[in-house]
Amino acid sequence: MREELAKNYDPSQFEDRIYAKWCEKGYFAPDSDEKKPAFSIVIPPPNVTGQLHMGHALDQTLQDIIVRTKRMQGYSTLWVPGTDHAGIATQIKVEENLRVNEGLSRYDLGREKFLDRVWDWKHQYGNRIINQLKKLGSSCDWSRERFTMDEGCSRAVREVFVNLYDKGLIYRGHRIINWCPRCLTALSDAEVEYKDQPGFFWHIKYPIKDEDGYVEIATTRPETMFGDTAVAVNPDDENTKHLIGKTLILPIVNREIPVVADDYVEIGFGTGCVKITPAHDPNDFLVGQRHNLEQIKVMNDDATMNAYAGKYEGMDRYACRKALVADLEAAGYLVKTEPHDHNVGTCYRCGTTVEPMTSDQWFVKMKPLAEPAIKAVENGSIKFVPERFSKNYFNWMNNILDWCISRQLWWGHRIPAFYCDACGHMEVSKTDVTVCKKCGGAVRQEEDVLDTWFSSALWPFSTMGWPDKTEDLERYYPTSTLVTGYDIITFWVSRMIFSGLEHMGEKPFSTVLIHGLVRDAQGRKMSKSLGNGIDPLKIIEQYGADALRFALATGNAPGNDMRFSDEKIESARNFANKLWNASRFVLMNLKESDEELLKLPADAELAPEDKWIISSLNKLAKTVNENIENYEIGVALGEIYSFTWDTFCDWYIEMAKSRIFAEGTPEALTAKRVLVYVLSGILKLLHPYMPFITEEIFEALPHTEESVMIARYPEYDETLNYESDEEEVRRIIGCITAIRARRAEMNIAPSKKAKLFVVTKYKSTFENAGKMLEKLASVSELNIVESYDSDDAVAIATDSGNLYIPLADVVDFEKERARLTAEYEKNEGEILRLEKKLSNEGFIAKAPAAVVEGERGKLAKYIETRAALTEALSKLK
RNA sequence: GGAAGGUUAGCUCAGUUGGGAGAGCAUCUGCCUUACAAGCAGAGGGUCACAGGUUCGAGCCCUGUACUUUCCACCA
Repeated sequence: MREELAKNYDPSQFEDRIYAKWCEKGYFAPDSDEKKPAFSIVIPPPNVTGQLHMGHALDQTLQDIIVRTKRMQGYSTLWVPGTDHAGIATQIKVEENLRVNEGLSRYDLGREKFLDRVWDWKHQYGNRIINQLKKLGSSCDWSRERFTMDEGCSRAVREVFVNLYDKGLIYRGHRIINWCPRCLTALSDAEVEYKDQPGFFWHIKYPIKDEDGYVEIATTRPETMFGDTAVAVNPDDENTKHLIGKTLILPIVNREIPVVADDYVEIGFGTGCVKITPAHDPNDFLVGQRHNLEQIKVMNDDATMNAYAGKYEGMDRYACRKALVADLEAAGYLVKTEPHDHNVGTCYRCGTTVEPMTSDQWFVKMKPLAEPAIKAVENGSIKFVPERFSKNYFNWMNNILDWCISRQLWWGHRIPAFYCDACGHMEVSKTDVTVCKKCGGAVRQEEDVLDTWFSSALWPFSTMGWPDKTEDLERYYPTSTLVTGYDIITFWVSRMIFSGLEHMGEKPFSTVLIHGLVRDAQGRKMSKSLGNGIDPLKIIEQYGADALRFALATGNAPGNDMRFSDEKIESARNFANKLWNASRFVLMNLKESDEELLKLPADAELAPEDKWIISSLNKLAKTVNENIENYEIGVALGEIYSFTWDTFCDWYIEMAKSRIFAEGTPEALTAKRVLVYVLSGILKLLHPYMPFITEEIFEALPHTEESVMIARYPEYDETLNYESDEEEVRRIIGCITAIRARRAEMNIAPSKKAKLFVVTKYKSTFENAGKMLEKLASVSELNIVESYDSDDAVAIATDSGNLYIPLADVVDFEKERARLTAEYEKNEGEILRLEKKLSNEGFIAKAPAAVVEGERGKLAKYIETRAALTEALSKLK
């Protein structure tokens, strides 16, 4: 007895069991067969202590679809999983936890003990996200799971750091950087998000030394005044030219500063005079360098004012601003205040307004690294999908500044630089240094750690064992495809590209598949603060992972944002349910042995509808493969969906019923074999998208492969192409649909059967289709006749002939005439249109032959319909 | 300021080299037709934002306009 499927589709009953089976069987590991071509992907590592969100779910789903397809297509497939230590994000969480639970700061614990806590935290939560990825069905090779701070990745980081340092591409310098006063660390340019904020222009008088006059300057940040070391004017500005070389007195501070000429100042904007604060503004910093100005830092690391602010020392920068403006006003230095919206940089992790500050930091010299990375995309060696994102990439890479890589955090890769305080020598080393090479004195290691993205940039090769020459690197590097969101092209994709080229001498991947953001039903970004995030795990619990994957993969073009809604997930679940029930139907009719059912019947035994469905499935395989190749995942899935639901369930199963129910006949066996064949084909094609349900059904069906996961992905096969049978079945479908529509229009209950008389030149088509018409069009008796006197019947004109349904009692002949006439006129319109088109010489001459042929075919059909309509009308009394 | 995207049915979106527009949901009508009411069968509903252009032919290519989203840069 065949095992039956549960009556209701309930994914929670089998998803975990199936995932465990896959793991146990080792299907996720790449095939060791050397002859197979390699296909590899590295996961965008999620934050190690993070939680799965919809963005991950989308990213994972797309990767898994690609990986599973490639695996079934016969590639030796490697998908490397892992997690990112996520420097700031993780440290903030642990610090917060420490503060709330124990009232302690990280400084209370000290570096070593604090790091122990972070590692504890990592061990406690590190598996959570991994388990969540598994819930989605991700077919990663878990035996290769990596972590950006594991031993191997850390070794890669040091290797890279030292290499770059030795080449002069990493340097330590005193530069202006973005400082987050809350996270207490430097940030790279990419980590700053600019946001519009309402603010003010304060116009302030700077008195001129030894003169009565003053210079008016406008600023949005008066509190930086304490760090002013010049005022700049444009040398070509007639209005301010006379000021050059004069000395000004900083109000309140009473410090003297020069007026310098610099064309950074825009003529005509504001007052034409700009206060220069080299230590707190990136542009001013450059002006300062040009004029050898002093850099005066006026704030502490937490953005409170320092001693340079005089009596404002200790105040927060905003409190100081307020007090200072009041004092300036009181002292008569404030000319006016005008509202002004401006863009302020904020920390991408905590949202605090960043403070530009000068600081000693480590940088990567970007220009030499960016050059080959730009070329790799320009010359097509690396391809973005969709292509338009390469512009995004170029924009960033062409204007790139040096990358600030040091962070004043504790959680991360500590920079391998060692200082000797005794002699001032510094050494950068792959291995720990304890004694100074020069003087033999004790050394101390750099306190700073590296930007998280420094290690992420090495991910495609660090996870494969670099700097060792490993078999994995040999076989799977460069990786094939990288799948990620457009929001981290700058953070991650660009840095992997230049890192791969620099350290491996080869690009890290060939294709970058970019996807959009998952938004809520109103189109808003999902965020914690809005509380509109949808938890993928709850969705899985309620609807199943397959439904979630379907909802994320369907109806969406690459690179576009998508909305996630209840309707979408419900419709996905309904599709799963449909497939489930169709499979149940097939299974409950299979009494024969697997061996018997697995044979595909010979051509001679196949009915036209069998050939039609086999042929259609064959064509489906073609379009699915083509679309996957082009990363048109939504299109591919849409094709499978409509084939499964519309073609297979709504047509083929219904067509096959009359034969299936004739238990024991050869026709019944043929129909069942075709059902098994086509359903298996659907399961294979659909498996990458909905792995669980397809596996569950596949196991219940007669099957040869151990799992659908390792079955061969269906491909187009020319020998399964049955054009003439397809044409025949299409005609019958057209007639059934036309009959149904006419009956529905006239409100005839499906239970009321009626005779059907057909006048047609396609006699054999109809002879083959008697049973189908009976079952699907409520036909009680099919008569193929030479002619029919329609005075008591509904006439239906089709391009396959005239159909007559004798229903004298319900027919309103006036209405019938009107309807047929309207139909005739519509048909004439089509004929006219096509005739005009086909008599257009330009069209005949220039359009492709196939298109012209197609139009001729259409015209022929309309002409056949015209004949049928004329006939029907003439017979109508 | 620069760049990219979007504008297609009531809503959310597809539409793959240019050959008279599709889906899901919603709406209306009729059905428990022995897999499925999470279903079946019908139906209605679109000047493809607007204006030009190229072409035998434009939702698709070009130019411009409007509205909208996003990214980058940024003038103190």
